[in-house]
Amino acid sequence: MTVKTPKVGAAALPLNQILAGDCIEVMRSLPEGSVDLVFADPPYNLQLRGDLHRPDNSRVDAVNDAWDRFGSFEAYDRFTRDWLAAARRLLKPGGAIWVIGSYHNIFRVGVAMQDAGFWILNDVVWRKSNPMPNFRGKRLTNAHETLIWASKSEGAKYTFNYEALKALNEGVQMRSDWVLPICTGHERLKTESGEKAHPTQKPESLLHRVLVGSTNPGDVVLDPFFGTGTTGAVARMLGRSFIGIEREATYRDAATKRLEKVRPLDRAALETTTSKRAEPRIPFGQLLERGLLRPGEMLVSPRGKAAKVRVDGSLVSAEHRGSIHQVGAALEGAPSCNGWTYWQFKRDGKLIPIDILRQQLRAEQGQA
Amino acid sequence: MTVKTPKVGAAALPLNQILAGDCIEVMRSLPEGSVDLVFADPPYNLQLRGDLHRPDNSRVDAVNDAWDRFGSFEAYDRFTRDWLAAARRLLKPGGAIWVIGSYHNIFRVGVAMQDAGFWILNDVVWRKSNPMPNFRGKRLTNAHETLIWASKSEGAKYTFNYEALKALNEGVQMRSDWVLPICTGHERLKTESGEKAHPTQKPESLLHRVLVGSTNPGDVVLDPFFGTGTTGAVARMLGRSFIGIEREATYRDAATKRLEKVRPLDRAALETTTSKRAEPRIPFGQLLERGLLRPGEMLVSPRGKAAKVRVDGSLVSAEHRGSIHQVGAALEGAPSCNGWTYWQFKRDGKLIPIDILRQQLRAEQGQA
DNA sequence: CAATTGATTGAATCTGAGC
DNA sequence: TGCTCAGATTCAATCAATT
Repeated sequence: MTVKTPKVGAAALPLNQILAGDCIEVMRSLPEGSVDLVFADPPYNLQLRGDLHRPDNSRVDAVNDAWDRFGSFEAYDRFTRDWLAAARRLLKPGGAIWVIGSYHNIFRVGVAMQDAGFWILNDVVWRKSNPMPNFRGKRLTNAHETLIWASKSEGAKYTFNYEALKALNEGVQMRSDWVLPICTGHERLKTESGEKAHPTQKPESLLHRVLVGSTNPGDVVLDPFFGTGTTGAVARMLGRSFIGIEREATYRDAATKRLEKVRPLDRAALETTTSKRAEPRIPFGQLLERGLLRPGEMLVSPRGKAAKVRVDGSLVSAEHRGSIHQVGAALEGAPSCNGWTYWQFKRDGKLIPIDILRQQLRAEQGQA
Repeated sequence: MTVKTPKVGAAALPLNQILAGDCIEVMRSLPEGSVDLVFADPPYNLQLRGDLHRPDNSRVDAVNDAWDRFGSFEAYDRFTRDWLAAARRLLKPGGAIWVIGSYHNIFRVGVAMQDAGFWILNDVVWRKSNPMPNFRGKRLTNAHETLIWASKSEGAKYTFNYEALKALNEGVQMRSDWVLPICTGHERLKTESGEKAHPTQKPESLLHRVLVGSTNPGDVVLDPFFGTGTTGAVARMLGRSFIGIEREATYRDAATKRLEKVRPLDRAALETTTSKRAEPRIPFGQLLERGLLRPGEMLVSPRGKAAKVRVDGSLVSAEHRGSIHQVGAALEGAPSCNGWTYWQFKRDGKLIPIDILRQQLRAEQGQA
């Protein structure tokens, strides 16, 4: 794990490094379309409490002055638009971004993302199981933070490991609200004097879920507000590469030490439950070519309707002809139909789903 | 309960009425500084494309009403700024506003609120206990909506019934995430032909919590997007006055009928409708995210069979793969198996049931 | 009548490979 | 780029129907 000051215009990707400097400048120096995921935990120092400063650092006297408040929001918006644009440039066409924030900044971030062309996929609520209480009893306990997950643009591809997240959630699809504790205990980095090394260190459990769900092993994850390196630590553990950018030397030092201790998981542990979509496609006709079904044989629908298999793998029923999917959909009057799970064939007097035969072929071809 | 077309410039407050017309125009006709609370459920600007079907091929009855269609983000922003400005004018200096939305619009609403001078007090997450799933498995289940609670301006007073909400929450401070079911069953208003009277009727439990927490008996609550009148019904039940504004005659008619039937509920009934909380279910995968188990680690069955843990919380044994329950059942040749009590892990040479780890997490999350 | 099974439904930005 | 078409995909609740 090394800290580098990147050369402007460098073409090679500085993988698994912490880059020193302002994230906007550094991102502008990196090659376009080179990153699979951006995870960002931007600052939200709006400075609206107490002294208020304009972008030029002059002090604002009237805290209630609407124009000055707008001025301050405007500065934050400009900063947000700039780093988002630089990050978006770095994303591959099929890349995605996660940004985390609280009600102080997340609305401004969300608008900037939409205006920049990002396409929101979900907003996710990190529901803290152990938040700090509201000591004065003046408001609700601020018990959550919000993450926005977006693809690079409308209609763009993105990585979503649906089955892996479903497995993480004991077999039911993962929801947009995640219950996770805040970062405490031995996971929380401390300085030598025992103070917290970073004021808002995120829990590794949060990054685990983000990276398992929206990246694959070997992917490149960029964190422009690297802090003490939670993103890097989890990325490294999960066999992903990372690029961290951090302005503060003390955070970089803490992150560097932390990353040296991370042990990457072995490949077997990294494998996740895959979806059927990822499995090789088997044309229905192959069942005939391989002799698993005979041309002329009858298939039966769940409602007992029959169709005859022809040599080219098409079906003919009394009223319809076409693929196993088309005839199934026509018989059901449905917009679509998965013929594989719809049709059955007869063996020894029993009805067996044709999908069994597809699984046989897949198993054989998997060995080869 | 009457429906009136308000006179422009009318000085008297039309309490407990549903006003017909465009909410911006109507609000401009009402007297300045006259309302204690605004609750607004504006159009979400969903931007749905084609039809969506469930896996069983039934069609999802989506929101496709004209009132939810805007030409662009700019058009939506303009609409938002206009109704927010009109609403803010109506608020007393110590008044407050709640706005509910989803990721499609809530960021734009939040920015417009901040820019208009509202001071955000909390964002609140309505975690739906029974949301509609993501049928295509392409994203996370959209399981929550977001509410923004704001005072009229920075430093302004606002009503917050801390103790009442604490009592509603079984004696602990109310948090910013509320678990409540969506509006179904007999609470859901139907047309004579049995269709839903309004596509997005909000549950009374949600309004109950809002009004108990941020208004006092006798307060005036304005809802500029009244719909079928959930805000009015709960306000009436709780001894608050309301002003509803609604453009669509069919919604006004349904709301009028509904409001005629409202009787104040006894307190016990209210408590039960609002204190529904989900049992904390701990997915096995959370043990990995939390670092209590390490991906790649081996679990051991009572008979000494081993299985390896993967990053997504699934298990792999010599012959089986799946959840802790599935692999346990397969190894035992049993129809089902409680993996929590079946599997053990090794620490310091000793075998420990994984259920110990679940109890640890339950204890942490039970604090909430 | 109790218990079980089956149908219905909800603010949803919901496909993708191959030609 | 657009078109065609294979084929993958759901959770909790409420009701109705059946055993």
